[in-house]
Formats: sequence, C-alpha cells, structure tokens
Amino acid sequence: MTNAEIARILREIAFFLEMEEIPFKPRAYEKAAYAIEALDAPLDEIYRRGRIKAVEEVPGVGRSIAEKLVTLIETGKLPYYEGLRLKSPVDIEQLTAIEGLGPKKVKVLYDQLGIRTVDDLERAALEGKIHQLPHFGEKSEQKILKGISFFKKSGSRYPIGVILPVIRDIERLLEKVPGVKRLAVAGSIRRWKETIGDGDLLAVSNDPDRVMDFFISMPEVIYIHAKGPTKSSIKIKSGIDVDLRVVPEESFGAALCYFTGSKAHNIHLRKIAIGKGLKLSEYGVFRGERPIAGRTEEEVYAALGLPFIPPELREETGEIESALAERLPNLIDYDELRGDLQTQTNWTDGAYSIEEMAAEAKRLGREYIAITDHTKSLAMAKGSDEKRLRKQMAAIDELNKKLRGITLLKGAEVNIDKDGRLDIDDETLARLDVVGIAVHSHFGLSREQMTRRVIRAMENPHADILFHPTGRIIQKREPYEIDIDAVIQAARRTGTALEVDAFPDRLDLKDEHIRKAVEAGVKLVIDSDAHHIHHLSYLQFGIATARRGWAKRSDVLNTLPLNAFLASLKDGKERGRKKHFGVMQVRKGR
DNA sequence: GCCGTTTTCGGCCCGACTGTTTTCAGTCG
Repeated sequence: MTNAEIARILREIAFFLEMEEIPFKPRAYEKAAYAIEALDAPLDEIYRRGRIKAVEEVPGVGRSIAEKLVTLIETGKLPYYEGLRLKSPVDIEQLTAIEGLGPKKVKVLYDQLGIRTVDDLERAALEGKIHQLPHFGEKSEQKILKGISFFKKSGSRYPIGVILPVIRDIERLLEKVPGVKRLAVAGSIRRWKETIGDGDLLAVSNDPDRVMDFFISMPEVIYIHAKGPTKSSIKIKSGIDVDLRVVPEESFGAALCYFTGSKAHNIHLRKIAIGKGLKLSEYGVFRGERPIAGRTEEEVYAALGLPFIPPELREETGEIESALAERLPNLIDYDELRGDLQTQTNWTDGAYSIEEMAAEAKRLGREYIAITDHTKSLAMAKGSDEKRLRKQMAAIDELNKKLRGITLLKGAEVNIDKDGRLDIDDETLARLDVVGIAVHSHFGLSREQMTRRVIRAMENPHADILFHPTGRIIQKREPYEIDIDAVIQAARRTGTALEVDAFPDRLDLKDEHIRKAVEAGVKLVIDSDAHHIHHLSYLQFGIATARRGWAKRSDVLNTLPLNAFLASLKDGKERGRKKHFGVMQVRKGR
C-alpha cells in the first residue's frame, strides 16, 4: 500500500470523525495523513526496518494511530476504518469535491436522504428534496447543482505552466484599477508548486469596493462564490477558482505570508507565535491587542525570531527548523542561469532553426545554449545518426563564427536503448560538447531493469547529463519505475550531472529528488527542453523547482560562465571515470 | 489522538463569507 493510499484512508477517518462531531481527533488523523504523505520512503518499508517504533517516530503519529497503521500494512485492511465506513457509506472523495459540502452537510444529506454519491445528490437536488432539509435552503440547492456541473467538467488541479499566465493576466488588470496601491500573487503559485488548485491574489487599496467590483465583473468570470469587502472568490472560464483579498497596508506582509502558505507552514508559525506569547494572523503579529509587525514578511518572520524564509521552501519539510538554526540554504536565484543545455531544433522535432533558437536565447540573456537534437533510434522525431550529427556539428561551428554574444554548444539528446547502451558511437560522442542521455522507450521495465539500464548508460564516459531522469509527464504519464537513490549514487560515482527539466509538464527531477541529489553532492543542470522559441523562457519553472529542492547556485553547473561550465562538466566525468577505473584495478588485484 | 523551552494534563491556528438563521454553524483557505 502506498503512502498516498494510507494518507487517503487517514483523511477519510478524519472526515468520518468530523461527521460525528468528535472533537480534536480529526485534526490528529489529518496531521498524521499529511506527515505520511510527506515521507520520502514508503511507510511499509519504514515498518519493515524499524517495526512499530519507527512508525511511531513519524511526527503526528502516536501509539494509537501507529497500531492502526501496522494493521493496515500487515493485513491491507483496517477494521476501525471499515466500521466507520459501514456506519456512513458515503463517497467522501466525490462529495467533498462539491463546493460548500463538508462533513456536517454530508452527514445530514446521508441521514435524511440516504445520499452517498454525486449522482444521488444530483437526483435529490433536481427533485427539490434538498432545500427542505434543516440548514439548507433554495440557494444551497442551486449552489449544489452548480457545483455538480463544475465537478463533472473539471479536474481539480492544473499544471503551473497553465495557470501562471492566466493569473498574471488578471494581476495586470487589477494593477490598473484606481486605488490599488499594491498587488501580489500568493498561494501555491508563489511557492511554485508543480500543480495548482486555485489562484490567490492579494491587494492593498484605499478603495476596496472598487477593486472587488472590478474583480467579480471581469469578462472571464463565470461564477461568483463569494464577495465581501476584504475577500472575494470567483471561477473563471478556464475552470480555475481565483481568490482576491484586500488588506490594509500595515498588514500586507502578514497577509502575504498567510496567503502564501503552505497551511502547515502557517500553523507552525502560529505555534511559534503562541510560544512567545504572541498571536499571528493575516493582520499581523500581536502582543495582546497591540500589533508589533505586519507590513512586510521580513518583519513578521523577525518578530517570530526567524530569518525570511523563501516561499518555495514553505512546505513544512524542515525549513522552520533550518531557519531557527540559521542553516537555510542560499538558494539559486532566478537570474543566475547563464546557459541552457537542452534545446531541440527543426533538425529533429523542434519548430525553429538553430539560428532562430540562438537569437531568442541571446535575447533572453543566455550566454550559451547546447543544441541537443534527438538521435537515430527515436525515429518518430527524425533522430540524427552519426553522419547527420557530424553535419550538424559543422553547421554549428560555422554559425559560431558569425554569432556575437552567445555561443552554441554541440550536443545531442542521445537515446538510451533497452539495455542501457547509447545509440551513437563513442567516436562521435567524443566530439560533442554536451552529451545528454535520455530514456524514450520501454517505459514498462521493472524497477531493477530500469535502474540497471539507466546506470549503465550513465557509466558511459561520454555521458555528461541524464536528461529528465524519471520520464514523467505531469498528470499524463507516471514516472517509470526507477530507484532514484541508486541513480543519485551513480551520478555521484560517475560524475554525471542530473537534469532539472524545466518544461512545465515535466519538472523532472522533481523537488524532493533534487533535495536528495543536492544532499548527496550531485551536480545539477537546469534546462528548458525547448522545442519552440517560446519554450526557452521555461527555465524559470526549473529554477523554481530547484529552489523547492533547496538547491544553491553552486549545485547548478549552468550558473557558471562558459569555460568554467565546460571544464566542470568534463572534470566531473573524468573524476568519475578514474574512480571507476580505480575500483576495477582493486578488483583485479584481489 | 497527539504533544510538551508553558504542560505528562490540558490544550489543540485564525478569520471571512454564506445562508439560514434572529445569534450562528458550516465551510474554506
């Protein structure tokens, strides 16, 4: 059973307990669910290694929940949970996806009308049975029907690459509303999470009504969830919910902190405040009634005895502890990448010529980019063979003579075959500046086979960078089965860099893997994987993901100037080769 | 049910908006 499945069960237990109005226990189960979701090892593995004691060491898991988890792991079932489900057999996941339905209302709907699913709910609403229930009325019934129609059309989360431009557009409109003094994007977008549930905007204005009126009457609004003087919430055509809060200027920092989240980070901050005899809310830090901080986030963190914590780290994965110990990493910044090492052109499946890609990259301020078209075994992308690759190298040499202000590197995205061999010969690879290697086929291998395959390819002395190491496409394709810890160890041993593919559908490596790689001292590169000139600006998503993975500038090779970059890339590989060679010698000597 | 530079017992984050209420519960973030 996966951690996600276990977490889901704990959350459902919390919901059932909430239905029964049992105090405090629901929070405990939710907290445990959250903690288990955030683990980087499967819980059943933790249990196998350390028995129940290790399970109890998960924060938020005590004796009672640990026992239940053990039952769940050992038998795949949990009688306590089954019992709750039997008592109220409702489809929690479905029903709570309807805006405005929580535990209490779900209970009334089930107790009074026997509603278990969204289909049941829709039937009852259409038959006019719902508005007769206590605490429901005409409006609730209409709202439920509206919610069901949204439920049927939409997935609940969107890739950040889809949502960011939409929110930026709204931001630009709101900035122009008279009276708006400050405006900021908050929420999970500001934390650069890979998928986003809704958009959060924060404003300071001396005419709040005017901002709110403008906000709810924008042409793209299709539904107004709520409108008040400080908070409004809408749904826009693309199906995304957007919230706008208006706060006084002296509360802007506290509000920005609060609306940026994450929720778990906020709760931790509030507990620290309580510990100091203070109170933290979106309006500021208070001692009694008296505000002592709130205008800026820096001020708020300082009042709690903390340095500023970058939004990308606010996931309650140890950032507050690190901040307290003054051990926060100095994260790579958004303007620190000098090069881009994965771009495709119209030589294979890209849409633009090498010249056009170079011109756009130069315009964006890059100092160098590698042209890494596909290789021959990727037939569908017109992959190059050795001969064509050499022809392209010659073309790049010619272009470099003409180009000013940017250098093109000769590269390739070399295909890893099923057994871990590369599909371009070593002589040709040796002539390339940047050899990226990547898996594009046989995604269904076992974890052992896939891990062996990729590591074997990394052991090729010419392989510089492992491109998109897990092969996932967000919300479309799961990562292939691979032992990422073994890959990280292999990267370290062979001196191969791991890519953070910045293409917003990939973000691969993802944040938590980056954190492991950084801790292991493995070098990273951040690439756009551009197939179009517009994609070259995707690097920002990669930088954000690297920051979420606690990466510093020094962890990322393409923050270096060209010569230092190339030296570093090849040195790493050289050291890896010698180390490997050294091991072989020892073995022979035995 | 969990947890402890305030605690092994007694707390558990805080506030806005809606709808159905006539003083507030439920939901959301």
